[in-house]
Order: sequence, then structure tokens, then C-alpha cells
Amino acid sequence: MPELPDVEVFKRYLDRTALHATVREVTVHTPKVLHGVSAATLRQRVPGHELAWSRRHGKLLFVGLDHGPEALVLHFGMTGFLKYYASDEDAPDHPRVEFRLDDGHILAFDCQRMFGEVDLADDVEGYLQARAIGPDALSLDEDGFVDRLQGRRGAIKTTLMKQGVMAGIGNVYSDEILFHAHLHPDTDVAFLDESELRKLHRRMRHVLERAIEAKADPGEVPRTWLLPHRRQGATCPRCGAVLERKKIGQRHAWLCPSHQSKK
DNA sequence: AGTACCACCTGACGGC
DNA sequence: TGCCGTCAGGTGGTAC
Repeated sequence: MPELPDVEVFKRYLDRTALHATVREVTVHTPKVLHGVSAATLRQRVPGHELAWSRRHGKLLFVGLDHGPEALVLHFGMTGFLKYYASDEDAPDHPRVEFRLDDGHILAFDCQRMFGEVDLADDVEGYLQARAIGPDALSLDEDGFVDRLQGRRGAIKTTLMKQGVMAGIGNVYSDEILFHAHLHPDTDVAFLDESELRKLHRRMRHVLERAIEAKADPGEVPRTWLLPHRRQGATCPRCGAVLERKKIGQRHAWLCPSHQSKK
């Protein structure tokens, strides 16, 4: 479930491993994960270039080729992650695309369920625009956040998860943010006044930043969070009420019914 | 603009 | 033991 915090962790992993290495060879084991680019194009355009810079936007990770605008695009779907390794015995279970590097290591894009995507972008801004991806959730200041949400309607959970509204929040962290904001996930955005939206923005920032600090690891986030307790029969770490699971906008939300009351 | 539903895909898990 | 249905989760397409 790679959402913004997970992808930020992947970025930092890349930055301290494969970044600045030069690609020697690209091997596409599963063409299905390629979106918008062919294996032939990857093999033709990537080798010989340095993985020179990285940029995360929402759930997307861009890896720049040399110091130009062209970049690999990695989207991790539900089960994707990166692995950098030198020896075959350290290879992950489902390497879909492998980048053999000049430092003797391999950078693999692993994705068990193949919902992830690998692409090649001419430049970041154009790519985001073409895919109608909104601003990164962590790049929004309070005013920007209010601007993006005001005038909309529909469940707040669904709205936070729309990548065109803002990028990076998925099923798990939308629940976490709303848990911290004491808002029921089915609350209509139109019912939230400006001060409530500002408060929600502060909760969102706090949750995303703290999750990154915890390496997006459910075992590392505070036990007072919802995240480690999303399972049948679990109780709210704040008040002891039995947690509820509810379908909202075709997704399952977890919430505490006692302090996330519906507005 | 928002909602609903389906499809994609694999592996884990519960029920019988 | 083993088969089968269900679920997880992000996104995109389509119809209303």
C-alpha cells in the first residue's frame, strides 16, 4: 500500500543506494508493468545514463536520467518496492524490471501484484499535467489546502484520496488523518467550514510527516495511532471503543465510532 | 462533479 | 488435507 510516506521512504532508500550510479542494462521481466513505454524504448534510452536525481510527487517517484529533464517514473501500486543488491541470493521475489548498474549492483522494481507502473517521462511537470495529478499533499500550505477542498462535495475520505485534488494519500493514511482530526470519513466536505479545513490540514501534515519519520512502518508509528489496529475486533487506542469498518466510496474505512462522529 | 461498479493481480486466510 | 470464496489495495474505464 505505498502511499506518500512509503514512497518517500523508497526515495530516501534510492538516494542512499543507486543514486549517481550509471545504468548499464535494463531487463524487463514483466512487460505488463510498463505503461506508456516499451521495453525496447527503455533498453534504448536508459543505459549509459546516470540516475542523477530523484523527486517524489504524491505516490510517484521520478528518477532523473543525467541532469536533463527526462526521468524514469515509478508507481508502486499496492505491492511495489525497490531493492538494491549485489548478489543474486539477495534478489527479491518478484523483480519486474531490473536496472543493472555500473557499481556492480542491481536496482530492482519489485511488484508482486503488478499494479505498479514503470514509465519514462520527458519532464516531470508535463507528465503530472498529462495525468492530471494534483499538487503533492505535503507541498500544500494551509491556504492551498483550503483552496483545493472548498467548493467540493462528497465524502471527505474519498476527496482526500483523489490524486487530482492532491497527490499522495491512499486508503490507509486517509483513515489515519481523519482519525486524528476526529472526523467521520463519510462527512461531506461541503459541511466543513474553513476553520475545520485548516485544522484538517494541520492533522494531515502531522500524520504524513510523523509517518515518514517512522519509515511508514506500522510497527514504528505510535501505538496511539489507528494504523496498527486496523483489524476485526480491535479497539480504539484512545478510548477503547471497538473499531468499525465501513465501506465509503467503494473502499473500506476503519474508524473509531465514538470520537469520529458523523457531521 | 460525484457515484457506482467492474477489472486488473497474487497470495493469505477462513470455512467447510 | 485441500478446495473455494473472499479480501486487500491503487487506478482507470464506463455508465448514470
